[in-house]
Amino acid sequence: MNFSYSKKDKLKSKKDIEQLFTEGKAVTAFPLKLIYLKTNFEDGSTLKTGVSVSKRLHKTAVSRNRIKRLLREAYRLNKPLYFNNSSASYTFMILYLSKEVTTFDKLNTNMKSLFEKFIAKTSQT
RNA sequence: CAAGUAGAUUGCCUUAUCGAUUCUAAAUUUAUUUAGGGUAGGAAAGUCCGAACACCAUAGUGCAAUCAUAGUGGUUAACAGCCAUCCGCCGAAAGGUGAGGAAAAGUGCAACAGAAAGUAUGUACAGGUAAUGCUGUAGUGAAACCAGGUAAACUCUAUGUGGUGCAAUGUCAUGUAUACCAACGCUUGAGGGCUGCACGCUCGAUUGUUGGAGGGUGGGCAGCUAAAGUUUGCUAGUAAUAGUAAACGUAGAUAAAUGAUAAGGGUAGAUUGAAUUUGUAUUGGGAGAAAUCUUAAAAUAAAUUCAAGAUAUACAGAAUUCGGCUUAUAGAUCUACUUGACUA
Repeated sequence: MNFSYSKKDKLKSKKDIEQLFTEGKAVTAFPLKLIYLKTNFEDGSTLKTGVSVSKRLHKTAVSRNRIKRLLREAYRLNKPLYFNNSSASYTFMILYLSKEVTTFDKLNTNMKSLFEKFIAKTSQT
């Protein structure tokens, strides 16, 4: 696995998203929240990930876009460090909960702590 | 040079690394790789007007209702836009601004003052009558009765107006239900449609209305970006705009691409330092009877130049497409004009 984040790795199907929100479990590491669900994909990809920022917290489209881009970037760069060896396949949805507009450095460290928490939790059960 | 008025342009750049999306070409392993190219705005925003386009409805007549527009002329595919101009108001001017049709068709409203702002008639004086605010004058007020104001009140006049919006719509795949239960109705017309009403027309048992219970879809492709197109020149016109020639070929995502990081630079810049010029008052020297003039020193204020420089670098993200309007916007640049001052 490499640093790429192409169309195949994105969570796009409405069905999958609805299923994720109704059946999925959550891990929070403020200001990020990860909702995950174990799924098998027909096209052979292991992870499908979406990113979301609430319209209530960030009113202008510019700031929402900015945060989503940072989230995608942080996910893209950290993904191979944590999930390269895992064989299980998941759908992810990463939510941004804070009202502040962050920088990339902060978000990067947040993302790392989020994934550590997630791995700790899944390896326990 | 100062103060102002109107309008136009621009809306940070470069390099490196890692990515996203789309187009073209090649290769094969047919969904991947390689190479090359494109990839957000002046408002993409608000969704306020006007259209294109699509579907639905539509034999028709009359009346009503709703909404919009409102000096005059022009312009445009169209408009509530734009241009020109008349009139009113504001400004010293350049300019700005106007919801600028109708008040003798009717209804309503009118601060203060006043008895009363119209189913009213008080006070004083005068006149008059069988009798009475019956008549006149005074007083209040912008206005006191066959009068006026107000239509950013109803209203009237003229003109126009079918509805829904790309989540339209078509198509492929999956699925399929005119299923099931209850009540009412069935050619002697239940019930529906034609914008609200009336007339009139029309569909109508091959399955109506109401309620219950239950199932499915929400995925792909097309629509989708070449267009009332952009830039420049010339011609016509006061102008909006029109005609013509040349060049250009300009995002297409769908839980939402157009980015992230690092380094360097640009622009603005509170402030600090240095230099120069000018002004101010002080002190010392010189000239002079004095007023004053001149020169030097350090101080202070302003302007210009150079250097350093914290910090700032806006508003804002396409979603079918155009024409407008409205609102947001750090900083920079340019043009025309008005008034005032100074110099030649």
